[in-house]
Amino acid sequence: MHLDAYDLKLLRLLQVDSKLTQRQLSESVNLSPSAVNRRIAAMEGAGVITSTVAVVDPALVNRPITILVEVKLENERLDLFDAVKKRFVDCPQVQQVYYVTGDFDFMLIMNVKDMTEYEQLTRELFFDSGNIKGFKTYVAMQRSKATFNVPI
Amino acid sequence: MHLDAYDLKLLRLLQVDSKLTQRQLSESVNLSPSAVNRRIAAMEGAGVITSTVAVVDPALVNRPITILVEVKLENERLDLFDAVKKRFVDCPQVQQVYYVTGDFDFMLIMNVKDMTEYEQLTRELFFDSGNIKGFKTYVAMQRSKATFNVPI
DNA sequence: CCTGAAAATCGTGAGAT
DNA sequence: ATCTCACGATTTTCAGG
Repeated sequence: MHLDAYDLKLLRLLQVDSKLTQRQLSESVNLSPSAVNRRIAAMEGAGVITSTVAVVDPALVNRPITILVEVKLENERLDLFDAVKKRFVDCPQVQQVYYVTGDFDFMLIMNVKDMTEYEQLTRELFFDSGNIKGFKTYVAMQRSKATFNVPI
Repeated sequence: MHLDAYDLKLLRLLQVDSKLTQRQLSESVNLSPSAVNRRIAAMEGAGVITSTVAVVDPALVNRPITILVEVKLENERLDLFDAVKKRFVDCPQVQQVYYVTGDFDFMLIMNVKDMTEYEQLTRELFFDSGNIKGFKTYVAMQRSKATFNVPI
């Protein structure tokens, strides 16, 4: 899908605040509300906008702890790799899963209510899972920025 | 703010899809639309819902590369620390900033269009910045999960 | 592609329980 | 606290340029 300057401007606005009305957006970008409506629908249809979500403050729902985990695999055979990845992705406490190359294989970003919960999860995700050579835990002291905003 | 089971259910739904209408939400949780409206407004007011955003697919807007960076500081004196942190947070290509303790001090998650852009940013953020002892770059081969969903 | 208006849907507040 | 109802605003569709 081709995105022109109007589309990019809409994306820039919407990825910061998707509750702006189409009327407000139309004034910001100098289009009619119906043009804005059609463009947004097209971007949703094309998958440019993958979803629209409410962001919840984890501290205010009793899940104050963010943890970063570097995971090293034992064996990178594809079926084993996929099994581990699925286990990570399917875990509700795991917010983000990155596969990288280098000193470790996966980087996980997790959210838990306390360290006890984290310890239980390490058992499920790492110890009982097989194929994990090791993992390194970093507790986030601060989460100074947390967005998926694309610089466009 | 106290959150009851209705609120938590609303959050669970909204952090996956905030475009659900209040009518749809009211049917899912068995409340009237106006009760849903009031609860959502209260959660927004209390900061439980910090924002509502559109999530953009970075690959479809020509920014396909996600990079993880571990940053080690030279000096952790508070004013120097804050200066570095501000530099990270203010950079549009930096999506997430975590301060941790351990082998390194900051973990950054960045989004760029190519490695050239990343190299330029390393210069701005790390070399020219002073107070950076070193950094380690990991290019994400896969981003298998990318949410901020809180498990509630 | 756009605009502008009509139609349908939605969000919101008032009043009652 | 909740619900129902009604009003105003918004979204969405459609005709015409």
